[in-house]
Amino acid sequence: MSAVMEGPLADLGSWKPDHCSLVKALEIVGTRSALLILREAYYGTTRFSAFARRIGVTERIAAQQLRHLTEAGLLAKRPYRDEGGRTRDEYGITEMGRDLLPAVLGLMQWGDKYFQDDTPPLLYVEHETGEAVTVELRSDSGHRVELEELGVRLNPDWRPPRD
Amino acid sequence: MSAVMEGPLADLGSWKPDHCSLVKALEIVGTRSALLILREAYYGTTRFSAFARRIGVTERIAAQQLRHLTEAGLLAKRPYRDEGGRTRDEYGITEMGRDLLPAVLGLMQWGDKYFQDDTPPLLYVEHETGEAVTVELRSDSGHRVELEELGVRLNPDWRPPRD
DNA sequence: AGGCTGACTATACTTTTGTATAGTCAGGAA
DNA sequence: TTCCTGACTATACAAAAGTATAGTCAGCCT
Repeated sequence: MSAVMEGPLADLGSWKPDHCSLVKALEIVGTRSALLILREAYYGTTRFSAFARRIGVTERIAAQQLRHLTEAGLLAKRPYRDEGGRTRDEYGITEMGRDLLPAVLGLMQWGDKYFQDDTPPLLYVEHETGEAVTVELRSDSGHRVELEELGVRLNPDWRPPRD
Repeated sequence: MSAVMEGPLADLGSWKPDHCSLVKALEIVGTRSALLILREAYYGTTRFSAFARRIGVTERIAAQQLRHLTEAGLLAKRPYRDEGGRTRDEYGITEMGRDLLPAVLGLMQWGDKYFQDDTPPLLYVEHETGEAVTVELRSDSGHRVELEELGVRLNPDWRPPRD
């Protein structure tokens, strides 16, 4: 069982997944530390040393990834200052970073199910109602979609990039 | 802006994300090649050489990751035989592998938006209707949930593992 | 002026992930 | 019995991601 490969995509031998968005995404967030930094940003962590301490990574890696994610646009630096201290920079999540939440939470929920016996340490809920939150595939009209119902087709509007 | 950290979780300085499901998930699928193999499995690729060729990775890496993902339970080997050939093994996706689809498609859609100018080479639709499919956070009653509405709380049923 | 604090950088090393190229191996077909 | 094919393995190496430890540096407070 797999997705429904439509039209010429059905013959897997006849094409190769070039210009794949997954590949491009992984170039930015394809490492452990990048995704853990995002998790922390979702939790509300903003400061350099908190990132390093909470994800358990050396300051070198934290600095590297924070720079990398900031340059890529997932995080944004902004000045802060707490009383009796100098002005410094902290890191806040941007819309681009926020848009990765489904992917990150999808990984978490998968881990919850298969490595925590469905009893993970943390629960993700709708804050207002307390209802459990899940990451799902939905069609535009709101219908849930399973792998076997998912169609993959060529985008007629796609044009090869000039680079 | 971030998720709503409930109760004692609000003070990020007072706890560390131990036993995190994301960390456990990344131990299995935290590499480029693992996620690309999953993509291919969703597309319907089943054979060793097709995996290697289509994701553009050496046979060594393909063999390594196929073994790894099979041992972890995301893929399952099964015999096949096409006419005039001997019996060999191919790899099919399991329920465990299928359950990662939201995470993988979430990464793809993020790539579509930010690196393809919203005009990616492939479209993901509900096959029956042709409607676009998106990966979303939903509460049990079907309400869409944004980052700011997401509550994170301690699971009262959680017990530390004995290992 | 000197110390403190948080955000980094420098140097050196290890591990993991990946490439490149060649070879093995099972077993049905000719 | 020898060939062919698809699924691997062997060896050697390169590059990326991460560890460990120590040091720098800006600027506010005393």
